[in-house]
Amino acid sequence: MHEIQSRRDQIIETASRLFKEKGFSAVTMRDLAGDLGIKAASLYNHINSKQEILKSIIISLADEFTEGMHRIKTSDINSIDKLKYIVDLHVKITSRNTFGMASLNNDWMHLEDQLDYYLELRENYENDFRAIIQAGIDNGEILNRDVEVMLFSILSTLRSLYLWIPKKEDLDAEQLSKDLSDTLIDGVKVC
Amino acid sequence: MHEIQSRRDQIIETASRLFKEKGFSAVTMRDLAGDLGIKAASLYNHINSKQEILKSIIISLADEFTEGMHRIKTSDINSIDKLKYIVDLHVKITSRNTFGMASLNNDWMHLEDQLDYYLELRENYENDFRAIIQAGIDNGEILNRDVEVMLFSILSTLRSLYLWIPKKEDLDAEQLSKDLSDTLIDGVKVC
DNA sequence: ATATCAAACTAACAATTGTTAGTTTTGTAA
DNA sequence: TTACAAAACTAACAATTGTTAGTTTGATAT
Repeated sequence: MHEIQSRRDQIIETASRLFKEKGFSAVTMRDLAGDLGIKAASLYNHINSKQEILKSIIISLADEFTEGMHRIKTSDINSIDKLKYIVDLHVKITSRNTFGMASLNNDWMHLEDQLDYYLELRENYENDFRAIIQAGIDNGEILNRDVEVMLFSILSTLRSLYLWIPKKEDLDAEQLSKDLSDTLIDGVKVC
Repeated sequence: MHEIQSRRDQIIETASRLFKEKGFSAVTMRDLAGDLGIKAASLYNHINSKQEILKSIIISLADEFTEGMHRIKTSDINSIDKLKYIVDLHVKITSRNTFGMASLNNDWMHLEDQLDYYLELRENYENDFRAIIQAGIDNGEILNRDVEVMLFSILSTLRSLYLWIPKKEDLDAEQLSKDLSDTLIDGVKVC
């Protein structure tokens, strides 16, 4: 059972790869077409603009994260487990689409009409994340230290996953998720 | 006592800021000139090419990191303290030049002649970092877990500092460095 | 065979790109 | 005042950009 991939999806997938390699602005429609073995003008039978490709890549991912965070924050588990599920969410989404995650991280500022929407989702995501950490501090699960530093530290690592996952051949997402949770939650020092 | 800044330095500084906002490829020489209140052609009295600006930004930073790592790895302190000094190195360099760090992280692939040199420095840096962690594991200071995950986790956070430092008004680099070390080394969980 | 339609093509466009050549302005030292 | 040099300017270039219009190809259904 293998999925049929529309030409549009092929274009978006190839674009994601090129955007990761060189960034949105440095990839031309002729580059993209060339990689697909067609002429640049032919792309426009399937997509409306270069912008639209970027939008498709980023917004669908941002929505996935938003949904995932909603599930986690409304679930009835302790704070440390919520952190573990957040790690899991990032590993799963990122390992399925490392190319797209590069655009999400580096080319969001080139969204035009959807920029405000994206920024709103991102802000909400960070607020939810922050609230989970704070709740963990309040109930004694999490160390009473600077919330922003903990948030920043964990989130930076998770947002950089797209750079590291491709380096691991035969990735075991399950294992990576576990190892990562351990390190982020317990640190590195023997105590 | 205030430093005299050459016109060339002003150009590079302004370019760094614009490169951070939109990425190297999306910034035109007319954008850059406009921000400096001059015409694009006038830039060429001070710099030789757009490329050269990027090179100046990235290579000087990469060299700083290389020197810093050399000092740390050859110093006679334990592994955990070496990690703390690495955190310190990143906080110091990044807080002094958050704009430039954006280019280092996101636009290195647009280096042309200096790409190989940059990649070599980066690889050496990661190898030194990895060796420090491994030594810490071997002598019992650091938890015996996946080295790559620990390396990736810490380094991702440090490399993302350029995104977060500007958000903190009246930054206390000393304090941030300490808070960050604590979180990276001890994790977030009460144990 | 014929009609249809998706998806490729060629050719071109107007705008923008980094950069160069040659000229004028501006501030400073003699 | 004159001479000089740094740093701005105008004008233009060749190449490249995203995109459009109109046409041809090739497969499928009638």
